[in-house]
Amino acid sequence: MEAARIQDAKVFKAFCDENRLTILRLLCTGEKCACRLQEALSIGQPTLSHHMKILCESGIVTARRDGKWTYYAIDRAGCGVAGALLQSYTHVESDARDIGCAP
Amino acid sequence: MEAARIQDAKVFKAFCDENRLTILRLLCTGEKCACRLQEALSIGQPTLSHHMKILCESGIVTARRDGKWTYYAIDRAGCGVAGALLQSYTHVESDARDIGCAP
DNA sequence: CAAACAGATTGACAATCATCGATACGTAGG
DNA sequence: CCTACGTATCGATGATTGTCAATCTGTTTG
Repeated sequence: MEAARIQDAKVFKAFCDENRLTILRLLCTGEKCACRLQEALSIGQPTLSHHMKILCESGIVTARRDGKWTYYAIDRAGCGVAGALLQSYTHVESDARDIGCAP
Repeated sequence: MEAARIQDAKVFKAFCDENRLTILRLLCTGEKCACRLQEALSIGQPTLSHHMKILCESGIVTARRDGKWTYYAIDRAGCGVAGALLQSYTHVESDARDIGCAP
């Protein structure tokens, strides 16, 4: 149960960095290779690689190798999982108020 | 534009901690006072207060004071904003492939 | 094969964050 | 008022994370 929460948090962490959000915005028009992403981001190459690893491991993005280049794209299935996860943590089962701590 | 990304990341950060996810799970059955949340979390009182502040500032949770006690509840509107935000960062406009970096 | 290139990995460092003890603030009850 | 209690804030500390320089891996091309 606790381990599951940690895994869930890991998915949300993909969205917790400004540069990763910008990367997702760039990918929403279709897949891009790493070099194109980097030239739009004013960050170093290792840093981009680090961010792409986090995005891939969280399931939000997929990587496709083609020769020397690596193309990244938003993963619809993974994003569906993320959306369902957020939904599951924000839904409200009832409007019943807690009886509270009052005597 | 950059500032907006930072603000968006702040919303997602609310979901990036194991304890905050547990708090949301506790709140999905209705509002709870801080003392009830704390006794379910094995964390100190200042730490709980810190987490509740983050949840409230991200709009996911609202606080209601009643005498000595503070009751927290999931905010439907704020959660709707978060859901829409995640949707906006994960939707794909087209399946067009990038022409890539190949010559 | 050798050189060039794209990207991943490693190690180090700075910034951010979760946590706690101590303390301050506000309310309820004597 | 004064005390007790619930909660918020402050300051410090340890853990996590973003970043970069250096290096390594794999691929294309001469």
